[in-house]
Amino acid sequence: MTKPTFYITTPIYYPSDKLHIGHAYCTVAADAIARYKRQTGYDVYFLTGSDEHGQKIERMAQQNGVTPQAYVDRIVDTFLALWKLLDISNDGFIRTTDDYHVKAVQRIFKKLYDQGDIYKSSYTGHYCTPCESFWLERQLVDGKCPDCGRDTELVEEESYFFRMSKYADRLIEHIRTHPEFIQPPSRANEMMQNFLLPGLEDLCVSRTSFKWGIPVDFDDKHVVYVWLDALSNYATKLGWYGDDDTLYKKYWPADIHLVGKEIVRFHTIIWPIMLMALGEPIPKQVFGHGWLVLDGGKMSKSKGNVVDPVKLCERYGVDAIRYFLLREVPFGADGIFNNEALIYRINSDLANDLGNLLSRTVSMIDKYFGGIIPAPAAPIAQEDDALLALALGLPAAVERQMKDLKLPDALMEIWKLVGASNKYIDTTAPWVLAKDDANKARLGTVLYNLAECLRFIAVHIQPFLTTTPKEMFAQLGVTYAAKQTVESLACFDGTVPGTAVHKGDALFPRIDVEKELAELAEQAAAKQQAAAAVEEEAETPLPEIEYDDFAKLDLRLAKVIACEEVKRSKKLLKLTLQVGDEVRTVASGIKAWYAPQDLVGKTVVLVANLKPVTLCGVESRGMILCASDKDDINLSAITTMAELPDGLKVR
RNA sequence: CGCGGGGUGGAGCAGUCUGGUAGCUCAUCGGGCUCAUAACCCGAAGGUCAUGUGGUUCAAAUCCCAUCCCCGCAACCA
Repeated sequence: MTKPTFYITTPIYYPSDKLHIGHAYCTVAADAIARYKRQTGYDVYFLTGSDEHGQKIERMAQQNGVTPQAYVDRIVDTFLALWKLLDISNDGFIRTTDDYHVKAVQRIFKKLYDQGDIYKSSYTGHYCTPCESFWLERQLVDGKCPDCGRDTELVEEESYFFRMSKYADRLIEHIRTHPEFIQPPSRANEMMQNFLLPGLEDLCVSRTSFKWGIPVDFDDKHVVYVWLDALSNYATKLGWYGDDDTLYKKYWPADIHLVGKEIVRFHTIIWPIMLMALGEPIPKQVFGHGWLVLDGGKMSKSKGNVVDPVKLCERYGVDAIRYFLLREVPFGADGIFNNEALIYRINSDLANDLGNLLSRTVSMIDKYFGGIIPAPAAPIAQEDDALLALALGLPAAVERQMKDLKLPDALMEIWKLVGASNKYIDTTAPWVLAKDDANKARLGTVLYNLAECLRFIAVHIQPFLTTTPKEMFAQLGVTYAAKQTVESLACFDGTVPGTAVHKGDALFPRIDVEKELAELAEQAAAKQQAAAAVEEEAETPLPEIEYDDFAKLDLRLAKVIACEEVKRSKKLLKLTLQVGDEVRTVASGIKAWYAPQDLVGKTVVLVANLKPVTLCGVESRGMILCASDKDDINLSAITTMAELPDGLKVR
């Protein structure tokens, strides 16, 4: 009998920098699912990889004085090292620079072009010659290139477009009739309301502004733009549009694309439409997982709080980190990452509950039976029934949670047996039984049951933790592979009496919370200082200017005569200013620091000859000067020491 | 009125669809035990379930309405 197949993917990550704990989370989750499916009888293919093209890589390589390929090679090596460290069991790793992928994408592009779903058109944009970049009107800063600040020119760029609109109705219908397609369901709502129902625009799928991409082979001015290239990976790795599509025939369509919530849109709209256009089945499910949010806000280098998974693994061990990631973030929602939560989790679940259970059980077998697992007496006492029932029901309980990808809930089910076993020790009190030889048989039964429960637990945690179950089997003397499978859990008799146990080190040493937190705080402070120092260095002084340059600024005193919030904006205040005879309106992003009434009557400094722009529907003519610290924690508008009439020139 | 999610004991969450004794984990306090990693087991305290002492109902955390606040996305810091 052939096994059913199961194909799961993670996103392919962008090698512009090292991966952080969020990437690790997604990949570990996919790994646990893949391992679980293998364990329960599926023929699994688990894919991850790297998305290596694009302008950003091209630039970073240039800055580092290496070729883009050399640049990504180096970073992709760190990806591979991290997945190895985290014991990720992926079956394939795709790089979008891989030869077969490049060829396949070119064939796909050509096919879509030939059948009329990709067409050539042009759009007008603002071109910055030195940067070789196109910008949309709204991306410009003061009408200038947002990157270098120089003038741009209005030009037409020709480009290839993908006719998304043609397939929108089919996709809407699919989403409506397949509620499982986008998970969790709130994401499906979001996609419908925000993108599908308002109407899809055709997607620009080629660029001429940079070279680091897959060339369009029939028009080599163009390279294929990110999504067509990146999304295809899930199928090209299996040989789709390649030389040998055996794997594709076997595994496609994917059972799950596990993705971050920020890219659900691309995976549930662009990718299915591409597949529809090519007449292929679309993935069965796209699951948008949540994020690990730091309680100090978002990760940022200047805060010195970037969470590096490698450091965490070194400090706490790979299984502890895997456990935390899988246990802490609820199904589809965001989870909070902080050191306290991590340490508490490790201590309570892993050290106190699981590790200690193994330790006390093995110790008692050592102490009361010379390290040899005793035979259980028949019949089993009534007080054992609940424990046995819980153990025997565990496979089904875990399956119930796993089928909905509720990894934390699956772990909780397993931990119910951990808890019940600890309680069982208390109820049966082996140390009391040991005092009287008449109770020897009962004592043996109790310890046998505990050893068997631990075997059940070890088997079940194999998809989630990787070294811990091996260590548990070793200590319990479970050497036969056949006793480490879910099939061996059909009866409560897999542990072989007469087997020697091997007391080992604590599975998870308990962490001294106070000491640990103090140490971490110290490290963080040092890191932050270092980051600040680097930042300061990096802040290069601006070049000297002529007085004439300064004289170009028309700075004026202005009196705020009215002020209100701008609707639809989180940041903007709309200021009405009296500047001599003139009244003008300025929008300023200072809502977070000032209430409108705080400003009315104040005299501020206005840059009067700044080119006007429209912000959130408000025409802003000029800007007012404010001073703020680096992270904009403190901000103050600049005002005058003495009362002076508005309209005066500032110089 | 842009779209979506959320506000439940000190912390993090479940319960809301399908109204009917408010539950879980951690932390706190008290007790038990001594096999074990100062771990384990039992018990207790602690919540008018954001607000309107709003509506429906015999009955509302749950359904309806209004308001406030938080977080994503979109727009955006001139």
